[in-house]
Amino acid sequence: MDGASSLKRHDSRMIIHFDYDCFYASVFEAENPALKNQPLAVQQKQIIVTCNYEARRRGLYKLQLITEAKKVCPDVVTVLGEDLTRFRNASKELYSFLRKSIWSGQAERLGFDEVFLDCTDMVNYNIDILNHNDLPHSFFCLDQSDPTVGFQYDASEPFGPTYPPEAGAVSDQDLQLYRRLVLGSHLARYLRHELEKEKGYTATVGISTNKILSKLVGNLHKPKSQTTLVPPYDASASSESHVTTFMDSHDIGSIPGIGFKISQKIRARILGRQPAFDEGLVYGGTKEKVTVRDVRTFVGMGPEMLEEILGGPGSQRGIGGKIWGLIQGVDDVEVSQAKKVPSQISIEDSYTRLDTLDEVRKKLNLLSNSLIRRMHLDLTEDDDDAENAEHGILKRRWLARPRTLRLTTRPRPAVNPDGTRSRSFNRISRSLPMPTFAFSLTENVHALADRLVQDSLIPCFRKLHPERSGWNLSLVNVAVTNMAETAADSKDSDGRDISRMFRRQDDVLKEWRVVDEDVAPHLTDDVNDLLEGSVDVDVYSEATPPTSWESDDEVQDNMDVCGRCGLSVPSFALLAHERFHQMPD
DNA sequence: ACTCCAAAA
DNA sequence: TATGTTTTGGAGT
Repeated sequence: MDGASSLKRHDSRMIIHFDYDCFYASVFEAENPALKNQPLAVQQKQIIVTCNYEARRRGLYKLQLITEAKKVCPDVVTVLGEDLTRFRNASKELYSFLRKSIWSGQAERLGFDEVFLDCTDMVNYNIDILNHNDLPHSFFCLDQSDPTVGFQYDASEPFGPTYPPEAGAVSDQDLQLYRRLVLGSHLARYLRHELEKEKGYTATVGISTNKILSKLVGNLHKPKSQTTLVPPYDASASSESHVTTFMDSHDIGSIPGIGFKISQKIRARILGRQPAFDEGLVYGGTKEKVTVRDVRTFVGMGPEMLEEILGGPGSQRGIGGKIWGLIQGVDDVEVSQAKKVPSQISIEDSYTRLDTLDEVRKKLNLLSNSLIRRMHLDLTEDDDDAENAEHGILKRRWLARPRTLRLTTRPRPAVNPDGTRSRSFNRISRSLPMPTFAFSLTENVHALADRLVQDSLIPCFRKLHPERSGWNLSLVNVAVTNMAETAADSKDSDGRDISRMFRRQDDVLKEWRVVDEDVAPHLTDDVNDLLEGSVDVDVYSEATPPTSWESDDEVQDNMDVCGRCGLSVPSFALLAHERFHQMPD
């Protein structure tokens, strides 16, 4: 199979990409509207991570050094943005607003300020109810169970700018896709306006049929605007594909999924030499610029050649074919379903000098405190179960518990023989099973953090840096990963809440408990707790290997995994668990 | 499971 | 990777 024939377009989806305008700056402006009229820059350490459009008008830009920014624009208002809490909170709020505005649940966050929405179902539904005799007075229905909920729109043309700007006649071949994109563009307009009206944030939006195209096309008109990539998406005898012309115009390194390493390898092949330093387009101009078109039309280019350029140990399998698709706007990756818990939480800070164990301990303490707070924020929810909400006290319950704790550092590289300091960004890490005491919801956070540092992180640090001195760290990161969802939150494929049903079948299980006391008496109380939704003992977590620094845990063994639902259950309860599966609703 | 790397914001 | 912080996903072991 050759390259061209292995590429097939799938343009039946409707993907809308949201990018909130200068997000960090907008969060501060939302808190303090007086800032809107002034050039505003958000600072982390020595750089500006974002600035508002007033600041951009005066020559400031992202990732600019503070010193330079002050020179260019002395009256810039600078705010510190190293604590990400407010950004994370705003991001979550906007995200859930968008997610609940669509039907599919396919809403994927990328960083704090971008969201992909799969609106295929909404658009298809509204295509079907179109009155083709009066397209300019159409009604976009937003609720299948209530035909009065929605907005009026003109379905005869797209809303807002398109790529290319001047649309030619639409061929019969392209008519279906065109109409769906028209509807997508009006839905995008509606969602943007709702976001601004309800939440006060503006966004820039792209509308197309997959993630890469909607994301890239959105960049054409910013801020507070949107762009729709209109057909033809396929080349034909009469016209070239708009997708190809659009993708061709990009620098190879500006394609999402093609980062620094991959773009440098590709540039080297196209130029026939090592490309000069980094991006080439900021300073260099035309000399180092390698466009998608340069790559696509290079003699012999195809998935095989890309595989040869990019393949090898450490690289993704099938990388050639993947990149070959990307540069032509082919991307069949689904917009992922909303996730209830993150797969990792990490906290880090960078330092100019960190070379004593005492200082390290202090920093680890700060990091651990925020880490535990983050775990509570993101991994627990209110336990509104009637059986637990005694005396009006709202308890929290773990949605998921991380099984792994990881410590990462970035050692400052030693000075070279010639005295130069070679900059390194290499990190090293060690991980270890998460100690279970960290899941206590009753103990005070400071105490937990102290214990985490003392019992886990310091021993781990010694493994990472066995030398008692000589090191100097430029960064420390503490992370929890490997989330195990707790039973309380797990839903089976039918959406039934397993733990709730467990509780309902309490009486069925009672007889088993009596029998079981002979087998595993020390487990009984924990199982009772489990059945009542208690939060403090983790009967469901997988067995962790015993380690020297972690002693006090006896509830880990004798577990089995149910072949039906994958849940871990105590071995003695497996039969009862299987019986539960057979019970009628 | 553990460690590192690449990429993204 | 000019610069910062956090998250995801993949590969090799």
